[in-house]
Amino acid sequence: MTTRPPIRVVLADDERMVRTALRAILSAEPDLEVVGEAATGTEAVSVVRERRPDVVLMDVRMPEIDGIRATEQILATLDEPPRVVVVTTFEHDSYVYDALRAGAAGFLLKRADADALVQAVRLVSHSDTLLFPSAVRTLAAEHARAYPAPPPWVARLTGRESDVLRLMAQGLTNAEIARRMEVGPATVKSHVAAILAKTGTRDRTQAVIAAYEAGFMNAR
Amino acid sequence: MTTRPPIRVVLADDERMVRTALRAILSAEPDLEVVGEAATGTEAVSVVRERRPDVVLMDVRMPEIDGIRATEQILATLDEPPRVVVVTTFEHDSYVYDALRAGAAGFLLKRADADALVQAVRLVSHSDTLLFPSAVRTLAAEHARAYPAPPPWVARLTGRESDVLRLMAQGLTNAEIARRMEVGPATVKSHVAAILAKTGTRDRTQAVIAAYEAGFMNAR
DNA sequence: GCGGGCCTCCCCCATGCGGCGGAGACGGAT
DNA sequence: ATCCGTCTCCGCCGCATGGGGGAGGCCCGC
Repeated sequence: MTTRPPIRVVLADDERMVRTALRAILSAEPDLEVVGEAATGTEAVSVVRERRPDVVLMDVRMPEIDGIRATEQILATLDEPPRVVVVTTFEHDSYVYDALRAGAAGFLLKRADADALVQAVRLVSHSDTLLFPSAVRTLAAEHARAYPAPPPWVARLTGRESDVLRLMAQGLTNAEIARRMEVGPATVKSHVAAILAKTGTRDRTQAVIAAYEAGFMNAR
Repeated sequence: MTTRPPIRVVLADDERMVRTALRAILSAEPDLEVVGEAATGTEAVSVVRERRPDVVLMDVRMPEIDGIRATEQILATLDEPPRVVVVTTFEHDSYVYDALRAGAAGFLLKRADADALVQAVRLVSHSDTLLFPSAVRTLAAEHARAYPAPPPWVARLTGRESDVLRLMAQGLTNAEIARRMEVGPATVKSHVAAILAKTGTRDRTQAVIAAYEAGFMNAR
């Protein structure tokens, strides 16, 4: 580990005490340097533009424009934007997702301890690696809900049946499916009957629901 | 930063070269200690059981059982399990999600540089903070897809219509919905007609699809 | 007070749909 | 050679569904 120029950090939080605390924690590290502070979203944007930090610790709730929009603006307007780590109090906030969408490199809870904070800054500063608080577990849980392990019946569907189910789940009638697949309507009915049997459903609506719940429409 | 006992790390990768490289990188850090290596999934489980590391760097592709299953077993069988960081080559692998589901504390790309690796280990070792590679962007993108901005028609549904749509999307027939809502079947038909009109769909199947695509079934 | 949105319920009608039972053709496995 | 799974198609039947009307009661806002 050779010595390097320190990692330049900007703090954006509307509470002075928080900024002071963060500055105290980060300044204790020789390889970190706090080069600016901002108390509002607009101020954050201008400070970052001036000081060109490597990392921004961005609070979500701030006057004027919030941390999410500030992040968007910073990433959109600067050609070599800093890594933005969004900091907030509540892990179940929808802010997590908004922050991700805005292009934040990381997400941190305020209750993270000092070590986690400084190492988070170091981590984002020089890699494309993102870091996340336990809120990611929520994200992962939701993902697991959206992409569950495929139920056994998925594997039992024949090729044609899968095709039919896919078209059913696009809202097509049997006649439309028949035209699309260039087979007779009776054939489609046979496949539909097989699908209902294998999925354990009684009508096409339930079959489509099963397809969605199984993540069948996400696969491929 | 006071001195602490070193972070104990176990490496699990079927390629000796990778293990050697990882060991070289980690051993250069005074606060990290590689206490074991494993070349297969089963070996990883037993080595972890013996050495009780703080952190496991776990490759996905390994003989016998893969890193995901090994992670599951480790987390399920040990009472104070280590943090498991799953390491792989491809960020678009479905392994990301499998790893999350298995309870991995982190996910790292093999192309991460040495510093990222080291700091990742430090980060997971002492906080509930998860760390992630850019693959999380995919996760976030999928989340955005799974939870899109609600289409305009959602707001136009009346309370009763929302109830009916929700039950429709659970696969109930009109008669069942009527019983469930304690109204007459004709009433349900009216609501269904209104729903079809507002959603711009022609039958209940399409309406249910619209509900799913709109994230209607995820809300609340 | 009066209109409009909402919820409730009614009739008639056409049809898409699912259940039932069948059948022929093909291909791979045994 | 035989059997099984798959894909293709047929007829018939009953019913849930959706379209097109309409109607009365309720409450809220103008």
